[in-house]
Amino acid sequence: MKTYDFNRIDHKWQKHWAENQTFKAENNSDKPKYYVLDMFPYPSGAGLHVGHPLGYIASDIYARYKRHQGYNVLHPMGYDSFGLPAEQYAILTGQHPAVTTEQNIKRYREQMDKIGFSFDWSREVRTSDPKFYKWTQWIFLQLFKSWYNKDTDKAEPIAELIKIFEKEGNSNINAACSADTPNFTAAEWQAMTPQQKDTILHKYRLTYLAEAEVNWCPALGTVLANDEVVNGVSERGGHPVERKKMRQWMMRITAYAERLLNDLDTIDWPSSLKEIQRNWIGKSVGALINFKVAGSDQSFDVFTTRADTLYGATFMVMAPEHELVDEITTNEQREKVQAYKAQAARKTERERMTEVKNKTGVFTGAYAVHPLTGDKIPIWISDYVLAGYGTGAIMAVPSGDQRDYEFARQFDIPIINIFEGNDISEKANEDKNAVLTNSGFLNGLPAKKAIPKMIAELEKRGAGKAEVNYRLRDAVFARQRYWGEPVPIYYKEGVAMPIPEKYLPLELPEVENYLPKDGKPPLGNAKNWAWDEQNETVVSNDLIDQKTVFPIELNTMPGWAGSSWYFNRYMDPHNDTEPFSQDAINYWQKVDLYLGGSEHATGHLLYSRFWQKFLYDINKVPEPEYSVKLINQGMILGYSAFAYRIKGTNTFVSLGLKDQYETVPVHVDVNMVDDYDYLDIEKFKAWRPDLANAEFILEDGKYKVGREVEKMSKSKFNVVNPDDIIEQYGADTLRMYEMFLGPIEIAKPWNTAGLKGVHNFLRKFWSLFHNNGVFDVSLEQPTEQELRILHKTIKKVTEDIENFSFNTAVSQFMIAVNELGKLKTNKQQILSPLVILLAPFAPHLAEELWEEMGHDQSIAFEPYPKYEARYIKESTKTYPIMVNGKMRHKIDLPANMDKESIEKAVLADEKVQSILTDKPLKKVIVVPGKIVNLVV
RNA sequence: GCCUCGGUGGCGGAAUUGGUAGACGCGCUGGAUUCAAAAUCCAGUUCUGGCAACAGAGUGUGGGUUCGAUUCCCACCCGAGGUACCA
Repeated sequence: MKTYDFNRIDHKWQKHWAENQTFKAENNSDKPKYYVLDMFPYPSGAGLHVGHPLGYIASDIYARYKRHQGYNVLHPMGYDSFGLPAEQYAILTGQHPAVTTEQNIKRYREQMDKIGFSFDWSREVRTSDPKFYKWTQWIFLQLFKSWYNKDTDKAEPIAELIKIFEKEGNSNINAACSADTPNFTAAEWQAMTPQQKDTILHKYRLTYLAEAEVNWCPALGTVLANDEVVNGVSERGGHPVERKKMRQWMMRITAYAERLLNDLDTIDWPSSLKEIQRNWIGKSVGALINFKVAGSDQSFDVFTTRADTLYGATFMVMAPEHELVDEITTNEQREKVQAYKAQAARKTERERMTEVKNKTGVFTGAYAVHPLTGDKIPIWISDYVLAGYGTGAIMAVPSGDQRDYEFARQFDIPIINIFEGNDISEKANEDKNAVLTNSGFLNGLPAKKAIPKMIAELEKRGAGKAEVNYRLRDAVFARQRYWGEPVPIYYKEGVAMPIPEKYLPLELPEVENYLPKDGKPPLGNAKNWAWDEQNETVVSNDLIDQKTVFPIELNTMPGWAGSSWYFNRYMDPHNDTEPFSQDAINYWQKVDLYLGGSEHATGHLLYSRFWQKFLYDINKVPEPEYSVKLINQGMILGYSAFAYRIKGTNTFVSLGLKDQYETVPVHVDVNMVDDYDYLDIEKFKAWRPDLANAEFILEDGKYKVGREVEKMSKSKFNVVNPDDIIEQYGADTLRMYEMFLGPIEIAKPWNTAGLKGVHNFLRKFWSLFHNNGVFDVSLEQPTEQELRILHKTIKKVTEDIENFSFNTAVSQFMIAVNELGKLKTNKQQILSPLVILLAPFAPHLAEELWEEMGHDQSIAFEPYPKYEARYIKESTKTYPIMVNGKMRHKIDLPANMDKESIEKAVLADEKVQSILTDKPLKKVIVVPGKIVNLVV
């Protein structure tokens, strides 16, 4: 063998690791544990592109590094294998989603294996595997059987709640429950029918059925969560989305809002990501104020963060959907109000958003009574007040709120100025430091002092109280889809009943057609989808008799169900009697390092925290947060290429000349463009039939393409396949290059230009061990200089790994190889620790060299080398001599010199004296070990 | 609008608590090797002036603190992400 034969080395060691199960983790060990987790992928049909493995490579380096450091490392991988694309493909082709999913997983696995990850594949999980979703369903049922007790601040069994209802009704219960929960006594509870009781219980359950306004996507035939809707269209496919009321399964995540918010302070996540979650939870502290309707015994609450501005309230506004609107509207105004309500209902969210500038609204004819002054205040309706936030009604203070100000101006409603020295002719004053006036007992106070005083006054009068509001909404937990976890519920006389836990998993039935039918979800097509209560089994729909056999829920769970707890399953993936054993969870505890994209900030990363807290409440997991350290990897973007077609022709004009014509940019496959942006015209012509006769206007005899950075995607023809890079340069080059590209957290375009540099490094590294292609490592004693290089590299690389600064770690390796290359070092005492150091980054090459050095064990568990401080300290130090902060000169001095000696030595220097001849010296600043600054 | 993060050569990107700005790689220039090319090796490469020594400028813009600022403070400009009539 004459050269660094990366293809042979890659195959050899990948096979070796698989056959020897090198990376299998045990659930007990004398070593300390470390859990490195990646966000598992959805296996799409397109396969992996170079962007996907970025995070996997980084986490793999860290996992391997921790193994060298003597940890028992858990580094698993699996698949989030339920999802929409497989189902849509099934609708088009009739191919069962399980089949395509299996194929895609196979391809993903092949691609991942080629990169040489140290995953423990014996722990692989798939969310679509019945053995896995058995426990997703189980958790669903635990949530269904629980309610949230605000007094103990945790989830508790619903059976206990029922006992309380039977004894004393619900007046003493402090629960996180639905807003429309009625009050009842024990007697009233006992008198209720099973259906009535069921309805009440759903207002307390943590998964519950409710009539809710949802995002309905007609094109997809399903509801979508808020975070699956982007700019009014569906995230997948970009179809229009409308608001619709439907009876839905919901998750009471709002019960955990406060804990989800507070515990952000306990976890080491990127600040931007925490900020996104804080905003999403959207806590606002304020007050609830009760207004009576004049001439009626009705009243309603408003939520405000500025209770201090109550004296400035000159009108009230309700959302058009507010339940009291019809009741309070006077006969004279009824027609106008009805028309406005109808108009508002027709408007889409998007239209509402675009009409922000002009406030619209209608007077109801009714008046509210000011709780302090007793004044009559007109009640209006307007769509700038949202039904879904707060109480759906506000007190409008035009002098203190810009939106109220605009509304008042629009409809000529009086404005009372309540701030000292304030000009209300132009806009409202939203400054919290403004001092109140015209506000009775609050005059002379700023908001900070006035708010608590006002709340105290309202409480005294029974007209209000302090209140905390959250923007966070309960999550819709049902999709009208086939390819998802079945909801383990059947309906007995209209009451939702859990399928007994011992029967789980409730397996997804076969259907002939994956499309919704007659307004029913796809599971409505299943022939065997009824629950036989007596025999405790699923039977044919034909047997439904409403006495012992009942219909099963047709909705399936949303995509985020399985991913909300999968990280715990890896700890004990084959357990058939519980989701994971207490032994396993007590050993692994939680994820030590989690790597994934920030796009999941308001989805997976919030829901999974919620489920973890619930599992913590029911004593299933020992930690309220499952991942204390999280790193976001940035996306690798595509570097799209464009050719410019002259409008209406089949002629393409080169980039530099395109402005002389009217052109349309056309995406060109990046694989037809070289590193200098020149297009391979022959390949381009052969690309598609319609291009075979294309003409070209060239510059300098070549066709130059335009470039733009975009998301990597098939449709933009900018996808780079990792397999191709591996084929050409080897897995280790791909791994190191992806790390070298830049910090892992930031988004960066893929650019093959730098690949060569990394590849050269690996070849040079290989060359240190070989002479004319023959292995040649000497046992000679290393020199001081060689030891210096080694120990400096150990120190820097180790620090870089600990800081997840993998790009600079790669640089350190390059420096070391250049320096050692110049010295022609081939000494074992230097190279041996260096190979271990490199092993996390380039494991294939490291294993090969390790074996060549005569070891018969894998390098993966070799103790990580330690640096010795004595080789790092320099005996002399080059001091930069600054004059007024600017570098002018350098002087070599012994490293351990004290301040006075340094000053003396510097001032004695000839060059320094020549600099100082024309300027008088004012002051000398000496920082030992660093710098000398002369002030003149 | 609000919140968060960022802005450094031709490019990707380095710079402990304020202390030699531009590490490392790409690209480019010159040289060695070669019949030639590829590959490899060596040297140079922030900008301006100069053969050079060297001098001046320089981390988005403008100020400030400091002996000294990419780093700290203030104001502004630009970009990315999040969010939006949230009371």
